[in-house]
Amino acid sequence: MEEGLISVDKWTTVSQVYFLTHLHSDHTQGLTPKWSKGPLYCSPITARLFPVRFPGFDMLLVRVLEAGKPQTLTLVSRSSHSKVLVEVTAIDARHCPGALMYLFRGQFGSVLYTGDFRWEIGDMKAVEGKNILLNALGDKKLDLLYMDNTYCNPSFSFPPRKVAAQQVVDIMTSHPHHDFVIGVDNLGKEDLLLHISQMLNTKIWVWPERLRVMHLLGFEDAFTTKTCLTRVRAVPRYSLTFETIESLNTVRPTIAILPTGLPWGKKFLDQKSLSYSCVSLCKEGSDIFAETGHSSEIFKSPRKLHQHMFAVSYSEHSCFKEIEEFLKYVNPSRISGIVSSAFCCINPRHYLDHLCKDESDNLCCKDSRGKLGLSVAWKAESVLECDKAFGIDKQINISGLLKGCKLRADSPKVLGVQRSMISKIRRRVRGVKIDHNDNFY
DNA sequence: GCGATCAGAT
DNA sequence: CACATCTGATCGC
Repeated sequence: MEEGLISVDKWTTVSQVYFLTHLHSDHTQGLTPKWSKGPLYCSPITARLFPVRFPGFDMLLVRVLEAGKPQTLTLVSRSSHSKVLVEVTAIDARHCPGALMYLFRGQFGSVLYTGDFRWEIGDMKAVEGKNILLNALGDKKLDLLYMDNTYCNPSFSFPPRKVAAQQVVDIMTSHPHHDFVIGVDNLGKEDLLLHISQMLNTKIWVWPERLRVMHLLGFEDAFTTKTCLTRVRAVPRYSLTFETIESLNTVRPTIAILPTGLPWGKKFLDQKSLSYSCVSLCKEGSDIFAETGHSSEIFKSPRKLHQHMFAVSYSEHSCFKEIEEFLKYVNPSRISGIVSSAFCCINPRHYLDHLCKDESDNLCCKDSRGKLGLSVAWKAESVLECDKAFGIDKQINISGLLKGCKLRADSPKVLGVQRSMISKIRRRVRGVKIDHNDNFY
């Protein structure tokens, strides 16, 4: 497809139409109340929440797309001035409220941009999404997949959100005299809070802005801004630190809960491996949770991060198995990760470079746009090497994942690259201007 | 001084 | 080693 027609979660470049997957801030960088570069497509829920995030935004620019209802857009080629027909189909991404994936089809072929997504195995809404996707594709293959690769590493395995939500409730019922604070973002994890509210038959405190969001989402009854009504409070995630929880405990016994797919607190990690020192911390907390009967694997159980703080693997991103399953379904010709982080596209040699320094330079180089990245597609051998590097004992066959696929590793990663450089690049790789001149390896 | 962007933090 | 977010510094007007 030619340049300048479609942008997804990318707001600073010139395009004819723009697509927003969801309202998390890392997908709206460059989008402001005064933004007016062109029509903006999003889900009905995103459109409803839009004025909260961008007060005064010209809502005439916003076009609502319903999941599963394909729409044909007529764009104009900037070079030949001829019409370019693009069919777009939105699919529920099962991430936060209103999150969509977009499938684009046209003469250029078919391109799917997942945005952030969690397709749990057995989740009927995800099955529905798969059917929409496969129906739209017909007998054509998917040419290019831009995929949420946040947890695209076999190290990550977490339970369905329902199970994780129950783990949180279990922590609460086993501490009947404690207050609780749960770290959440401006959007997302509502189902967790609703589950807690129902199981404990209590309202949940949220901050005023968040209450507005809850009301716009249709959750009228479960939330309150009156502290006296409840011992369960949802607080901004960034506000939860060891310091704040310790300080809360000088007033009354309080337990903090971090719902996250991520492994940390960073101070608990063994620097050299993802098979962490966290194991020992789990043991400390595991007695309490033995009765949950869930897997003892690290990510499947609550982890005690601190005397008064637990992390529970409630994730709005797909874990590795789910990504694997997803890839089997869509069977793309090419893949490009949309998240650059050490866990997903990590250079398999990150933890092995002391063993192969002489070769390491070959693996990290600039691509044609000057971005740092791996210029070689992962081969099955290097994936297996990655397993070893991560200390994974089980033979997980992920080489099949890459069969027929070339994975472009956007990851800047390691091997002497400065951290500041990594964060710069991470910011840059979010969002995409759909463009066939993009280079894939 | 203001908004936009960036760096650095949790 | 940072899910998404905030704060504070800096830049351009």
